Amino acid sequence: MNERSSYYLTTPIYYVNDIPHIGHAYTTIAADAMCRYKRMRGYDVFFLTGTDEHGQKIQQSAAAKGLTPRELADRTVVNFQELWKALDISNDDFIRTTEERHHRTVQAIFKKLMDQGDIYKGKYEGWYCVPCETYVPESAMGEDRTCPDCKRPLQMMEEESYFFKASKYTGMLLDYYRKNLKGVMPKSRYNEIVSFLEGGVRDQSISRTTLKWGIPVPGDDAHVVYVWFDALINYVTACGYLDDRVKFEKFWPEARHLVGKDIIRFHCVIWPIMLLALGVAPPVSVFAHGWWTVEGEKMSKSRGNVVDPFDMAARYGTDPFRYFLLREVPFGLDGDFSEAALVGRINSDLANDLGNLLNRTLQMVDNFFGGTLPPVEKAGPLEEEIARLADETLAEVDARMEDFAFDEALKAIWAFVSRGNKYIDETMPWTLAREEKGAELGVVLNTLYDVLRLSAMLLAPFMPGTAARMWDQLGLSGAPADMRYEDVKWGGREPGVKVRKGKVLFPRIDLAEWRKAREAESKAPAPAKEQPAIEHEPTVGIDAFRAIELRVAQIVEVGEIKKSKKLYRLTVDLGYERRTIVSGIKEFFTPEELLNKRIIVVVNLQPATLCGVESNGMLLAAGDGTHTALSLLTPDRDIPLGSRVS
RNA sequence: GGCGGUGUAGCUCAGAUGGCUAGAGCAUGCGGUUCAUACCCGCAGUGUCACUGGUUCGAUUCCAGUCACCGCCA
Repeated sequence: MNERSSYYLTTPIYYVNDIPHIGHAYTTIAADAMCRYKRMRGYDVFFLTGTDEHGQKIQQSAAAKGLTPRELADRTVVNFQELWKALDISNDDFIRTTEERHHRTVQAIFKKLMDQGDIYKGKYEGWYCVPCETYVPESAMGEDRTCPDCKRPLQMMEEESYFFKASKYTGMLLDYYRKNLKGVMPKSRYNEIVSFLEGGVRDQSISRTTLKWGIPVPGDDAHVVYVWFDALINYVTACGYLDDRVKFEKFWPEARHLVGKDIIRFHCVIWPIMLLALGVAPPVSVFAHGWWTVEGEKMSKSRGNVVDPFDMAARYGTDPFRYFLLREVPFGLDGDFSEAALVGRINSDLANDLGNLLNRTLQMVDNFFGGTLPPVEKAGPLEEEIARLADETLAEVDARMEDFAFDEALKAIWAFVSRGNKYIDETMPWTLAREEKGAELGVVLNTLYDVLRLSAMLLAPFMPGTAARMWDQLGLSGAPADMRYEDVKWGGREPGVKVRKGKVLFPRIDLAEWRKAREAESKAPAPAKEQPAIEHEPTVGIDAFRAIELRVAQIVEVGEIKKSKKLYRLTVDLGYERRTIVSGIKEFFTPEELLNKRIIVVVNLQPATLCGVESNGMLLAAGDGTHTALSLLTPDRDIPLGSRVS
């Protein structure tokens, strides 16, 4: 038993071009809490996070700013590194995909797979957005085969590409998952992945010739390794796959990945298949957590409701923010973030229950014993019950953490804290003091002291700063984070310790004032919303415009298309004929609103089939491109159907 | 269209291989207490456990169907 168990946990590597938001913070805070917990349980922990720095978007933003991609990455990587500092993240390594160690690893892996025949050269075909320089899969396309980002029409393109024989390993991976029920967590995601695998996996295109910013394919400089293939490998790079086999052998068999639910396909299908091909075991678990909405709405840049984790930590404190994210919602489910809910948690859980328990206990040690904890007297049945609860709480937290159920672990800790508050009511120490029952009073305060000491230790993974402050006020030496569970068991308190009551742990937030402040804030002139630069299309001649035949039509029938949330099947009357057009405006209009509307239709558009319905033309509408508003173009006075627009 | 999931107190959710008065937190009302951050403790609740049928001595829990919402796939 000399050898300590190891534990390896990763966050995704974040795209360095993104502005850090609550989602990034969530994954990383969860990973941090888990790793801190495991360290306190005596594990040798390797905790990895980092940034994904290659790819099209970086190359473009860099060009737009007149920087090299590397310069851009060097500047923006700091956003994440600073955030992790602000959020008390204890990662052991921070990997950047632009690092030399990573390049070597990716190339070595590419070469190995190539040599063993799992990578072959072929042709990649797909719908391509020229301005964005990316392929768009069918599933992500807008209607009429347009780019989801820029809304412009896509083109069928073909290029030479290297392919990874993912299909070959599908069955092997399926077998692996059938034997490893926790290979994907939670269970609902596991089922999804298994049923996806049962449908088979296609060989994956893993190189691009259309961009330069990436890792060159060994022996073929015309190609760059596709970002996903590159990015996933970070997990083994940092673990010493190429450079440190001892480290790799030690940590890789205990690897677990935390990911958002949007990227499980890569992590639970492609990545394990890559590993199987390399003869390496897939990770023990990939846990897909949920997403946060904000005040009930989807978070998005265009809504302007992106939660800034720096701001939240600065305003409400790092620990309350961490606590809220982990406590509010089960880790696998979606949750809603609101400042009101955060304030509620701060007041009821942190201030009233925990902070106040520490405060009132230390106050009593001061009042009744001049700040020095009296020697322990024999405990009664009530104290034994609490000691039992302490043991049960440790066991419960342990079990819950095993399943990444941070919320349940915290609930268990709070049940213990609440027991402390109730115990004060049951024993009424102030009465004991008045009646000069010093021995009994000593027992009570020692018991409370131990509840707090244990709570501090249990909370250390979740709220490291708070735990340290509690430790300090309790007059203990060292730091709770350095403690091992075995060291801090019930009853192990040092006798005669001198407490140091300090500042209140969490001041209550006055709701009336808080609301007033928020109102004032929202009334204050909103910071001028960054106006996105309008991008213009290239100038066209009048002939090009005239080539588009626009006519007035009337909607005479609005049909649902069962498969689609976005599309209506419209029958429009052009006066001289009726035709069917399929239009993606369902999110914005009810059928009643549309019926009999006079609109403008492009009549000479090439027919297209959408969701199985042929569309002959399209209607004109103005929108801001963000799915929040749309307005139909309509003639402003009566004019015969079929009139030409020019 | 296929597969899977969910529908329980005002809100967020837990729960039982079917059986004693269906639970927790928050919010609400009342009472207690004063060591404490107007905090803590106790009590009180309200629920056709989505709908309809079936199995059973008995179903909210099992089965079938319906409706609503969600996820993945096509």
